[in-house]
Amino acid sequence: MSAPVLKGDHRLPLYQRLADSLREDLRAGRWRPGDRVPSENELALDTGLAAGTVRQALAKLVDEGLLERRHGRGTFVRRPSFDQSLFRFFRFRSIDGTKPVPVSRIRACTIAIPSRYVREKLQMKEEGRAITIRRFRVIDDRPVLSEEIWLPEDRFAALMDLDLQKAGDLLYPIYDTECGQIVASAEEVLTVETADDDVRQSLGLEAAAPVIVIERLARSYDGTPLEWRRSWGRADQFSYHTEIR
Amino acid sequence: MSAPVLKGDHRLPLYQRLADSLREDLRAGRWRPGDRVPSENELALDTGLAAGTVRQALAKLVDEGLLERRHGRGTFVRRPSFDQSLFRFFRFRSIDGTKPVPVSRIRACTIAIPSRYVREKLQMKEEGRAITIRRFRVIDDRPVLSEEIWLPEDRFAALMDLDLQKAGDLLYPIYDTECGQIVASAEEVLTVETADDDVRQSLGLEAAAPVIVIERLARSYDGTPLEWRRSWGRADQFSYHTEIR
DNA sequence: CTCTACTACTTCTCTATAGAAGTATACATC
DNA sequence: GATGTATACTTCTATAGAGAAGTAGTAGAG
Repeated sequence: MSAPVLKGDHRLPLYQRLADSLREDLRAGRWRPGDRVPSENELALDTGLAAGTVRQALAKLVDEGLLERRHGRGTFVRRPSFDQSLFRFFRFRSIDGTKPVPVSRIRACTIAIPSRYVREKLQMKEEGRAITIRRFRVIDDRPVLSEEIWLPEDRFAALMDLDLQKAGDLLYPIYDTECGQIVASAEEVLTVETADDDVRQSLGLEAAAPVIVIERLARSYDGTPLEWRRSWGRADQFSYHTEIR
Repeated sequence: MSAPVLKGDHRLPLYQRLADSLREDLRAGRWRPGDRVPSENELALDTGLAAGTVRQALAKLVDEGLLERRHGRGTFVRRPSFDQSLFRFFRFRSIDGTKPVPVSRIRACTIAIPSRYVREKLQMKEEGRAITIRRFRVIDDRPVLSEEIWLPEDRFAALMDLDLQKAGDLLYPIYDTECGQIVASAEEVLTVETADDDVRQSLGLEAAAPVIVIERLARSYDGTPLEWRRSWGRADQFSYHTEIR
C-alpha cells in the first residue's frame, strides 16, 4: 500500500491536503483562468487516492470560488468577473432598461509618488513610484463614478507606452494582455462620505450630497497586491440587498 | 428493491428530493430551532436510501443555512442570529472596545393603520391593523440607531399587554416567547439618505448629514412576513467589507 | 457534403462498507 | 464523592465500484 504523495500535515484529512496542494498549484500559476485542471480520474491516479476523496477536495475548491465544474466537460479554473461586482450595488440602468457597460473616460495617467496609505496598501518600498489613473465611468453620457487608481510602476510600466484612451473600458483585461498581471481576488470596503468640491463637480451633484466611496484592493493569485482604487458614486443611486438566514 | 418513499418529481436526484422533503418538514414546524433532527442512520432507514445519499442531502441544507452539524452530537436546526447582522455594518464600539449590546429605548408602541407600502410588505388585508413600535438603539448613552417597526396585529396582539420597557433589548426572543412567532429569515435593503429633521434630532446630527437606511422584512419558516422595520443610522459610522473572488 | 451512430472521455448520482473520532451516559473502582 | 472505563450513540473520513448523463470528436452511411 503506497502512501499518498501529498505534502502537508499528515494529521489533516487527505481531501484537505489535496485541496491545499491544488490551491498552491493554482497560486504558482500551474494553470491559468479558463484552463482545465486534471480530471478526477487523473488526480486519483496521480495521488493514489480514491475518486470520492478527490471529488471532495475539488468540491471544496469550487466552494471557495477557485474552480468551476462543467458536467461532461471537466473542471476549470474560474475566471473572476469583477466589473459587474461594483455595479451590483448601484441601480444604474441604461435608458432602454438593460444593464449597461459603463464607458471609461480617462482624465489623466501619470507617474507619481503614492501617499503613505496607498504605499502600504500596495506593500511598496518607500522609494517606489506608482502609476496613477484618474477616470470617469460614464453611462449614457452621464458620469456615474469617479475613480482614482494606483499601480506599482515596476509591474505595470508597459501601460505608459499605451494609449489608454483607445483601449477598452475594462482595465483588468489590459493588465493581463499588456503587463501579464492577472487579478484573481479583491477586497472592497464601502463607506459613505459627503461629497467634496472635486467629486461634487465630477458627478454633477448639489452641495453636501452624500456619496458612496468604494476602496478596492486587487490581488494576484499569490496574494500580492496589484492595484488599489477608490471610487466615488452618487449615493442616491445606491442600494444593497442581502438575505439573512 | 423497495422504491424510496419520497414525494416530488421522480426525475430529480434522490438527495435533492430528500433535501426538499426535509426543508418542507422544517417549514411545517416539525422541529424547532435548536432541535436535533434524525441522525443519518435513522433517515437512511426511514427513506431506504444509502447513508451517503442522506449525507449529501444534509450537506445541502447545511449549505443553505438551515441546519448545523456537530461532530459526535448530531444535526440540529440552526438558530438564526440576527441582531449581530445589522451591526456588522457599523463600526459601533463600546468605550472599552468590546462589541456592545445596544440597549433598546422604546419611544412608543401603539396600534395603527399601516401605510400601503408597509401593508403590502407584510401582505396584510386592507382592513388589517398593525402594531407599530418606535425606538432607539443606544450604546453608552449615545443613540446610534432610530427604528420604526411594524407587526400585523392578529399575530402579535399579546405584545400590547406587555411592558416593553422592562422587556429585554432584543425583540425576536419576545416574539417567540410571548407570541409564538419565530423569525427564520430576513431580507435587508440598504440605502443612503440625507437625514430629515426627525432623524437628525434623534441621532444628534448636524444639518444635511448622510444616514444609512436599512429596511428589513423578517419571515417565519413558512415564508410569511412577520415584521417590517426601517432603521436609520449615522453614515459616518458605517462601513461594509466584502471579498470578491 | 450531411447526418447518424459510435466511442471515449468527463462529471454526477447512488450504493455498500469500514473504521476513525467526538460526545454522552451508565457503571464499576478507588 | 471523584475518577476512570466501557459502551452506545453521533458525525467524519476514506475506499471501491456501478451506472447515468452530458460533451466532443470520429467513422461510416446516405
